[in-house]
Amino acid sequence: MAGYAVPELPEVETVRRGLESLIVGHVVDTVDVINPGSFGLAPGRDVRRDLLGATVTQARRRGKVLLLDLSPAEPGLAACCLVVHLKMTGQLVVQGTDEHWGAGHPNASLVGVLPDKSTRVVITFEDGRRLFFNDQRKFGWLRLMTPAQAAEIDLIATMGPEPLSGDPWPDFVARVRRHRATSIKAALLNQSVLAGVGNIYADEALWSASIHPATQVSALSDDDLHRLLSAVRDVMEVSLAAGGSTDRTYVDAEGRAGSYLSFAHVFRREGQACPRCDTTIVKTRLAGRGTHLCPCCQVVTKPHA
DNA sequence: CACTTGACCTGTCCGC
DNA sequence: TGCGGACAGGTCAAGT
Repeated sequence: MAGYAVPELPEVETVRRGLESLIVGHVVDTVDVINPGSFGLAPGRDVRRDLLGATVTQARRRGKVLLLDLSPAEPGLAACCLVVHLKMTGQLVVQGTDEHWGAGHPNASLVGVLPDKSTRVVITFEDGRRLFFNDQRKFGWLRLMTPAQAAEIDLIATMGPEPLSGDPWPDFVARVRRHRATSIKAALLNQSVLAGVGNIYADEALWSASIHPATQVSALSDDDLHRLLSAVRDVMEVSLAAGGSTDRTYVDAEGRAGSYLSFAHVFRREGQACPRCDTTIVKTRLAGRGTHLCPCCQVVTKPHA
Protein backbone atom coordinates (compact mmCIF):
# COMPACT_ATOMS: atom_id res chain seq x y z
CA MET A 1 0.00 0.00 0.00
CA ALA A 2 2.09 2.85 -1.25
CA GLY A 3 -0.26 5.51 0.00
CA TYR A 4 0.65 8.62 1.90
CA ALA A 5 -1.42 11.01 3.90
CA VAL A 6 0.48 14.16 3.11
CA PRO A 7 0.39 17.58 4.76
CA GLU A 8 -2.51 19.70 3.58
CA LEU A 9 -4.06 22.71 5.29
CA PRO A 10 -5.22 20.96 8.51
CA GLU A 11 -1.85 19.26 8.99
CA VAL A 12 0.18 22.41 8.32
CA GLU A 13 -2.10 24.42 10.60
CA THR A 14 -1.64 21.80 13.33
CA VAL A 15 2.14 22.11 12.95
CA ARG A 16 1.83 25.91 13.02
CA ARG A 17 -0.07 25.87 16.30
CA GLY A 18 2.54 23.60 17.83
CA LEU A 19 5.41 25.81 16.71
CA GLU A 20 3.60 28.87 18.00
CA SER A 21 3.58 27.48 21.50
CA LEU A 22 6.99 25.76 21.36
CA ILE A 23 9.42 28.14 19.63
CA VAL A 24 7.93 31.65 19.50
CA GLY A 25 10.01 33.82 21.79
CA HIS A 26 13.06 31.60 21.50
CA VAL A 27 16.42 32.65 20.09
CA VAL A 28 18.28 30.80 17.34
CA ASP A 29 21.62 29.52 18.56
CA THR A 30 22.87 27.26 15.75
CA VAL A 31 21.71 26.16 12.31
CA ASP A 32 22.95 22.84 10.95
CA VAL A 33 22.18 22.24 7.28
CA ILE A 34 22.67 18.52 6.73
CA ASN A 35 21.19 18.44 3.22
CA PRO A 36 21.97 21.68 1.33
CA GLY A 37 19.24 20.97 -1.22
CA SER A 38 16.62 21.33 1.51
CA PHE A 39 17.73 24.82 2.54
CA GLY A 40 17.55 27.87 0.29
CA LEU A 41 18.71 31.46 0.68
CA ALA A 42 16.90 34.30 -1.04
CA PRO A 43 19.11 36.96 -2.67
CA GLY A 44 20.94 39.04 -0.09
CA ARG A 45 20.28 36.70 2.83
CA ASP A 46 22.94 35.24 5.07
CA VAL A 47 22.45 32.56 7.71
CA ARG A 48 24.99 33.88 10.18
CA ARG A 49 23.88 37.51 9.98
CA ASP A 50 20.11 37.06 9.56
CA LEU A 51 19.38 33.96 11.60
CA LEU A 52 21.90 33.44 14.41
CA GLY A 53 20.74 35.35 17.46
CA ALA A 54 17.36 36.15 15.90
CA THR A 55 14.18 35.65 17.91
CA VAL A 56 11.14 33.81 16.55
CA THR A 57 8.25 36.25 16.82
CA GLN A 58 5.41 34.57 15.00
CA ALA A 59 4.34 31.37 13.21
CA ARG A 60 2.12 32.06 10.19
CA ARG A 61 0.54 29.88 7.54
CA ARG A 62 -0.70 30.54 4.02
CA GLY A 63 -2.26 27.49 2.38
CA LYS A 64 0.25 24.69 2.88
CA VAL A 65 3.16 27.09 3.42
CA LEU A 66 4.53 27.86 6.89
CA LEU A 67 6.27 31.16 7.67
CA LEU A 68 8.31 31.65 10.82
CA ASP A 69 8.99 35.34 11.41
CA LEU A 70 12.15 36.40 13.22
CA SER A 71 13.26 39.69 14.71
CA PRO A 72 16.95 40.42 14.05
CA ALA A 73 19.76 39.88 16.52
CA GLU A 74 20.80 43.53 16.27
CA PRO A 75 18.93 46.71 15.37
CA GLY A 76 19.44 47.63 11.75
CA LEU A 77 19.52 44.08 10.46
CA ALA A 78 16.65 42.88 8.29
CA ALA A 79 13.72 41.07 9.85
CA CYS A 80 13.56 37.71 8.10
CA CYS A 81 11.37 34.71 7.89
CA LEU A 82 11.94 31.04 7.43
CA VAL A 83 9.51 29.83 4.80
CA VAL A 84 8.77 26.11 4.88
CA HIS A 85 6.95 23.76 2.52
CA LEU A 86 6.58 20.20 3.78
CA LYS A 87 5.46 18.86 0.38
CA MET A 88 4.79 15.12 0.88
CA THR A 89 6.98 13.77 3.65
CA GLY A 90 8.29 16.85 5.43
CA GLN A 91 8.15 17.14 9.20
CA LEU A 92 8.91 20.00 11.58
CA VAL A 93 9.41 18.52 15.01
CA VAL A 94 10.60 20.23 18.17
CA GLN A 95 12.64 18.06 20.48
CA GLY A 96 13.00 18.95 24.11
CA THR A 97 13.69 17.23 27.36
CA ASP A 98 11.88 16.93 30.69
CA GLU A 99 13.55 20.21 31.62
CA HIS A 100 11.67 21.97 28.86
CA TRP A 101 8.16 20.72 29.26
CA GLY A 102 7.91 18.31 32.10
CA ALA A 103 8.32 14.62 32.65
CA GLY A 104 6.08 12.29 30.71
CA HIS A 105 5.53 14.69 27.81
CA PRO A 106 5.05 12.65 24.60
CA ASN A 107 7.80 14.66 22.98
CA ALA A 108 10.35 13.27 25.41
CA SER A 109 10.27 10.05 23.40
CA LEU A 110 11.96 11.90 20.53
CA VAL A 111 15.14 12.38 22.49
CA GLY A 112 17.64 9.93 21.09
CA VAL A 113 15.37 9.16 18.12
CA LEU A 114 16.23 12.32 16.19
CA PRO A 115 18.20 13.09 14.17
CA ASP A 116 17.62 10.17 11.87
CA LYS A 117 18.47 9.54 8.23
CA SER A 118 15.64 11.78 7.03
CA THR A 119 16.87 14.79 9.02
CA ARG A 120 17.83 17.62 6.63
CA VAL A 121 18.16 20.70 8.86
CA VAL A 122 18.50 21.17 12.63
CA ILE A 123 17.99 24.49 14.40
CA THR A 124 19.05 24.73 18.04
CA PHE A 125 17.58 27.38 20.32
CA GLU A 126 19.10 29.20 23.27
CA ASP A 127 17.67 26.82 25.86
CA GLY A 128 18.75 23.67 24.04
CA ARG A 129 15.48 22.72 22.41
CA ARG A 130 15.95 21.65 18.82
CA LEU A 131 13.78 22.03 15.72
CA PHE A 132 14.23 19.22 13.20
CA PHE A 133 13.28 19.49 9.56
CA ASN A 134 12.95 15.89 8.41
CA ASP A 135 12.00 14.95 4.87
CA GLN A 136 12.30 11.43 3.59
CA ARG A 137 11.83 12.33 -0.06
CA LYS A 138 13.65 15.68 -0.18
CA PHE A 139 10.80 17.42 -2.01
CA GLY A 140 10.17 19.82 0.85
CA TRP A 141 12.20 22.95 1.48
CA LEU A 142 13.04 25.63 3.95
CA ARG A 143 14.12 29.09 2.74
CA LEU A 144 15.51 32.13 4.48
CA MET A 145 13.93 35.27 3.06
CA THR A 146 12.56 38.65 4.05
CA PRO A 147 8.77 38.82 4.44
CA ALA A 148 8.64 40.80 1.20
CA GLN A 149 10.62 38.13 -0.65
CA ALA A 150 8.30 35.47 0.76
CA ALA A 151 5.26 37.32 -0.51
CA GLU A 152 6.78 37.25 -3.99
CA ILE A 153 7.02 33.46 -4.13
CA ASP A 154 4.75 32.66 -7.04
CA LEU A 155 2.82 30.04 -5.09
CA ILE A 156 2.03 32.58 -2.37
CA ALA A 157 1.49 35.58 -4.64
CA THR A 158 -1.14 33.75 -6.70
CA MET A 159 -2.75 31.71 -3.93
CA GLY A 160 -6.51 31.60 -3.65
CA PRO A 161 -8.55 32.43 -0.53
CA GLU A 162 -8.11 30.64 2.78
CA PRO A 163 -11.04 28.25 3.19
CA LEU A 164 -11.29 28.77 6.95
CA SER A 165 -10.82 32.54 7.16
CA GLY A 166 -13.60 35.05 6.67
CA ASP A 167 -15.91 34.44 3.75
CA PRO A 168 -13.92 32.84 0.93
CA TRP A 169 -16.97 32.40 -1.33
CA PRO A 170 -16.82 35.51 -3.59
CA ASP A 171 -13.13 35.05 -4.33
CA PHE A 172 -13.44 31.27 -4.66
CA VAL A 173 -16.29 31.31 -7.14
CA ALA A 174 -14.59 33.96 -9.27
CA ARG A 175 -11.37 31.96 -9.37
CA VAL A 176 -12.89 28.53 -9.96
CA ARG A 177 -14.99 29.90 -12.84
CA ARG A 178 -11.77 30.74 -14.69
CA HIS A 179 -11.20 27.01 -15.12
CA ARG A 180 -14.45 25.99 -16.78
CA ALA A 181 -12.93 23.38 -19.11
CA THR A 182 -11.23 21.32 -16.43
CA SER A 183 -12.49 18.82 -13.88
CA ILE A 184 -13.63 20.14 -10.54
CA LYS A 185 -11.06 17.95 -8.79
CA ALA A 186 -8.17 19.44 -10.78
CA ALA A 187 -9.53 22.91 -10.02
CA LEU A 188 -9.75 22.15 -6.28
CA LEU A 189 -6.14 20.95 -6.24
CA ASN A 190 -5.03 24.18 -7.91
CA GLN A 191 -3.72 26.41 -5.12
CA SER A 192 -4.64 29.56 -7.04
CA VAL A 193 -8.30 28.56 -6.78
CA LEU A 194 -8.48 27.70 -3.07
CA ALA A 195 -5.60 27.55 -0.58
CA GLY A 196 -4.53 24.37 1.14
CA VAL A 197 -6.61 21.66 -0.55
CA GLY A 198 -4.77 18.45 -1.44
CA ASN A 199 -5.75 14.97 -2.49
CA ILE A 200 -7.35 13.81 0.76
CA TYR A 201 -9.66 16.75 1.38
CA ALA A 202 -10.53 17.14 -2.29
CA ASP A 203 -11.87 13.57 -2.40
CA GLU A 204 -13.60 13.88 0.96
CA ALA A 205 -15.26 17.21 0.14
CA LEU A 206 -16.43 16.05 -3.29
CA TRP A 207 -18.01 12.97 -1.71
CA SER A 208 -19.63 15.08 0.97
CA ALA A 209 -21.10 17.42 -1.65
CA SER A 210 -22.18 14.46 -3.85
CA ILE A 211 -20.20 15.79 -6.80
CA HIS A 212 -18.35 13.48 -9.19
CA PRO A 213 -14.65 14.53 -9.29
CA ALA A 214 -14.56 14.40 -13.11
CA THR A 215 -17.41 16.89 -13.49
CA GLN A 216 -16.39 19.86 -15.63
CA VAL A 217 -16.45 23.12 -13.71
CA SER A 218 -18.75 24.62 -16.37
CA ALA A 219 -21.36 21.95 -15.58
CA LEU A 220 -21.64 23.00 -11.93
CA SER A 221 -24.13 25.54 -10.66
CA ASP A 222 -23.26 28.21 -8.12
CA ASP A 223 -25.32 26.15 -5.71
CA ASP A 224 -23.12 23.11 -6.32
CA LEU A 225 -19.97 25.17 -5.83
CA HIS A 226 -21.30 26.74 -2.68
CA ARG A 227 -22.12 23.33 -1.26
CA LEU A 228 -18.65 22.12 -2.23
CA LEU A 229 -16.91 25.03 -0.52
CA SER A 230 -18.94 24.37 2.63
CA ALA A 231 -17.88 20.72 2.44
CA VAL A 232 -14.20 21.69 2.17
CA ARG A 233 -14.57 23.86 5.25
CA ASP A 234 -16.38 21.12 7.16
CA VAL A 235 -13.89 18.33 6.42
CA MET A 236 -10.97 20.60 7.27
CA GLU A 237 -12.56 21.57 10.60
CA VAL A 238 -13.13 17.92 11.45
CA SER A 239 -9.55 17.10 10.51
CA LEU A 240 -8.17 19.97 12.57
CA ALA A 241 -10.04 18.62 15.57
CA ALA A 242 -8.48 15.22 14.90
CA GLY A 243 -4.97 16.64 14.59
CA GLY A 244 -4.86 16.01 10.83
CA SER A 245 -4.30 12.83 8.83
CA THR A 246 -1.43 10.44 9.33
CA ASP A 247 -0.72 7.44 7.19
CA ARG A 248 2.99 7.05 7.54
CA THR A 249 5.09 10.15 7.92
CA TYR A 250 3.00 13.12 9.01
CA VAL A 251 3.42 14.21 12.62
CA ASP A 252 2.79 17.51 14.38
CA ALA A 253 5.41 19.75 16.02
CA GLU A 254 5.51 17.45 19.04
CA GLY A 255 5.86 14.29 17.01
CA ARG A 256 2.26 13.13 17.34
CA ALA A 257 0.22 11.50 14.58
CA GLY A 258 -3.26 12.71 13.55
CA SER A 259 -6.38 10.55 13.44
CA TYR A 260 -8.54 12.06 10.70
CA LEU A 261 -8.20 9.07 8.37
CA SER A 262 -10.31 7.00 10.75
CA PHE A 263 -13.14 9.47 10.02
CA ALA A 264 -12.61 9.61 6.25
CA HIS A 265 -15.54 8.47 4.12
CA VAL A 266 -13.87 7.58 0.82
CA PHE A 267 -10.15 8.38 0.94
CA ARG A 268 -8.18 5.11 0.80
CA ARG A 269 -11.44 3.21 1.37
CA GLU A 270 -11.80 1.59 -2.03
CA GLY A 271 -13.64 -1.74 -1.77
CA GLN A 272 -15.55 -0.60 1.30
CA ALA A 273 -19.21 0.40 1.46
CA CYS A 274 -20.21 4.03 0.90
CA PRO A 275 -21.48 5.32 4.27
CA ARG A 276 -24.37 7.06 2.47
CA CYS A 277 -25.68 4.50 0.00
CA ASP A 278 -23.74 1.28 0.65
CA THR A 279 -22.36 1.09 -2.89
CA THR A 280 -18.74 -0.08 -3.12
CA ILE A 281 -16.26 2.81 -3.20
CA VAL A 282 -13.91 2.78 -6.16
CA LYS A 283 -10.47 4.24 -6.79
CA THR A 284 -9.66 5.72 -10.18
CA ARG A 285 -7.08 8.07 -11.59
CA LEU A 286 -7.93 11.70 -12.31
CA ALA A 287 -5.82 14.82 -12.71
CA GLY A 288 -2.81 12.56 -12.24
CA ARG A 289 -3.94 11.57 -8.76
CA GLY A 290 -5.50 8.57 -7.09
CA THR A 291 -9.17 9.50 -6.77
CA HIS A 292 -11.69 7.86 -4.46
CA LEU A 293 -15.43 8.13 -5.02
CA CYS A 294 -18.82 6.50 -4.72
CA PRO A 295 -20.00 5.70 -8.26
CA CYS A 296 -23.61 5.77 -7.14
CA CYS A 297 -24.19 8.88 -5.09
CA GLN A 298 -21.59 11.29 -6.52
CA VAL A 299 -23.81 12.06 -9.45
CA VAL A 300 -24.61 15.76 -9.21
CA THR A 301 -23.43 16.03 -12.76
CA LYS A 302 -22.16 13.15 -14.79
CA PRO A 303 -18.77 13.73 -16.35
CA HIS A 304 -19.09 14.68 -19.99
CA ALA A 305 -18.50 11.72 -22.24
C1' DC B 1 -3.87 31.42 -22.12
C1' DA B 2 -5.96 26.88 -20.58
C1' DC B 3 -4.85 22.52 -19.60
C1' DT B 4 -1.97 18.14 -19.25
C1' DT B 5 2.12 15.57 -18.48
C1' DG B 6 6.70 14.60 -16.70
C1' DA B 7 10.36 15.45 -13.29
C1' DC B 8 11.81 15.72 -8.82
C1' DC B 9 12.84 11.80 -4.72
C1' DT B 10 12.67 7.67 -1.60
C1' DG B 11 10.51 3.78 0.64
C1' DT B 12 7.27 0.18 0.21
C1' DC B 13 4.69 -3.25 -1.90
C1' DC B 14 3.67 -6.68 -5.55
C1' DG B 15 4.72 -10.14 -8.84
C1' DC B 16 8.06 -13.24 -10.55
C1' DT C 1 14.58 -14.54 -0.31
C1' DG C 2 15.89 -11.16 -3.94
C1' DC C 3 14.94 -7.95 -7.61
C1' DG C 4 12.67 -4.90 -10.92
C1' DG C 5 9.12 -1.94 -11.43
C1' DA C 6 4.89 0.46 -10.20
C1' DC C 7 3.20 3.65 -7.07
C1' DA C 8 2.36 7.45 -3.66
C1' DG C 9 1.51 12.98 -4.40
C1' DG C 10 2.72 18.99 -4.25
C1' DT C 11 4.52 21.98 -7.28
C1' DC C 12 6.87 23.67 -11.27
C1' DA C 13 8.70 23.48 -15.96
C1' DA C 14 7.77 22.13 -20.34
C1' DG C 15 4.72 20.50 -23.75
C1' DT C 16 0.15 20.37 -26.47
